[in-house]
Amino acid sequence: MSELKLYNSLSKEKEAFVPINEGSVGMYVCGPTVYSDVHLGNIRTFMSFDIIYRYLKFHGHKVRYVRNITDVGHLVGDVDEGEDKIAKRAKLEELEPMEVVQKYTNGFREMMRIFNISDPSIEPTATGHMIEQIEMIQQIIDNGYGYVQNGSVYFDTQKFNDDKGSYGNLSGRVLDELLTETRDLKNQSEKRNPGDFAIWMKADERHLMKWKSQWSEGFPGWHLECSAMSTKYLGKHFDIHGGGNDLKFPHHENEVAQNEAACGCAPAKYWLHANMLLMNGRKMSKSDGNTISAQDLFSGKSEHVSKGYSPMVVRFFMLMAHYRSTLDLSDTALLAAEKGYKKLMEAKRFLQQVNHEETGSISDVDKRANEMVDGVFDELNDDFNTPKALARLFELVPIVNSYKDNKPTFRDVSKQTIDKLKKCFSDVLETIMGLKDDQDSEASGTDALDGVMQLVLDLRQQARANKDWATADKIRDDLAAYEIVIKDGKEGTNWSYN
RNA sequence: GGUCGGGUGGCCGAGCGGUUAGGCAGUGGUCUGCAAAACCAUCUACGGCAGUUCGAAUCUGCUCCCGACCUCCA
Repeated sequence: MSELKLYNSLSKEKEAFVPINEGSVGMYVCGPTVYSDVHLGNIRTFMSFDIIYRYLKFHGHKVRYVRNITDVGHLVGDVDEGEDKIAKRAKLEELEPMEVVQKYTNGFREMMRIFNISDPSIEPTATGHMIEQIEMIQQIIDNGYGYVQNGSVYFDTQKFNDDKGSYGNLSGRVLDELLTETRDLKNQSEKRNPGDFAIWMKADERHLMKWKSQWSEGFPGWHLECSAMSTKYLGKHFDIHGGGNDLKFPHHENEVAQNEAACGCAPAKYWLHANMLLMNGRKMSKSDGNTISAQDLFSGKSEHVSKGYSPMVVRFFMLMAHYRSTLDLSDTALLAAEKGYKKLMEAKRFLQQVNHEETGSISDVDKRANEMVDGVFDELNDDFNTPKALARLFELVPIVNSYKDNKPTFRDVSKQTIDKLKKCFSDVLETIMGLKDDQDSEASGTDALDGVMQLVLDLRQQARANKDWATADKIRDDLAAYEIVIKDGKEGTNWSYN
């Protein structure tokens, strides 16, 4: 099997994945700011890193996965300069800031659960790490890369770049260009250079969330929490840092600078960036309202969709595109994903219950199936190429279905091949891609229903034997009203939920 | 304006120098009481213009569109 390669945003190349410490992997992913409901764009990013997390574990790595909750410190845009995003929301809803944080954190966790996105090993919050952040700021000052102005602390990008020459390496920015581009921001006059950024902000009286520090009563800068928390839980130098593409600059660039300035080394070996989810050809974003909520997607109550889609269909839809590509959400694309998802799940379901007797001989079909299964993992090893892996799986479906249809050629396959297919479908679909079978949950606890359905199907079979098509069709049509689909096959009739 | 990334068949989406991507939709067939499903076959492509090459969707140049970032953002 091929070795795992991943695309490193830092080198802009695919590199072989070699953990810093063999056997254990440290991974940090920038989590959500909990000031409103998560939307599908967030979900796609966390899903992408969930696949990566799952795949690393599948490879036998012990992974410590840290994904933070940002519950303070990000300033809002033009309108409410200097006001904390969470504090703003709190005033709006007349809630205590931490009440807002709790509400949307709960909502976020619930959504992660619905989409079957794994819990991280540690989910630290920014407010819970105020001491670490203040310590890191002091370290940056001590090392000569931070300066205090009127109770606020700024990062000296110019000095940092002169000494290390690395500011902008990750995002491809050039400091000199940034200087001329930077617009007028709050307290711009306090900075030595326009490219400098705040690592501690002095708060005014009406500011709701503030903490005491040696510089002033205030709050930490926008990029500091990730630097402090990744260092605390994963060390100064760890394997993977991930996040959305839109965080590359300034967030990740500044994070790198802060870590180097404080600890003297680059935080992450590999930087991974997930691309944006689009709708109407534009980035889905809660800031500008170009968004559809997950709830509306499930219920179908939105102008953007013709019907509701299950969370697993949405998950599958997202995995049909590579994590580094943009993905355009549309009703027709979701419809296609739904059909594809069902097709794959049906094949998986069949494999799980098939009882194959050993035939002994290894046929051409065996060889082909084996190559194709290996191919699935080759694709995943190639920077987690889920769309290609799924394509390989789809190519295996006709083999599975031919077996199901009792075609002699495919019945000749060996037991090893069937077992390998069985394992491949379950490993890839469930363990790695985290796709649950919608039918498992829908049909659970329905022993009685199974019995009733068997009876109904028996009666319908009798009708059919008597060529009483009217009765047979009535049963089929009436069951359709309950989303139950009847399929007449060679081996008898079976049923499933639509 | 600066930096970067895209434009692939009806739709979504891989590929990134020579090979069928794949899914959905369409078409023809097999099967079926009829359907559905399944199976087999099949039609639509690489924004435009030049160039490099035996050969380009894939490399180069120009050009036209679109997007992201530069400000909180996944």
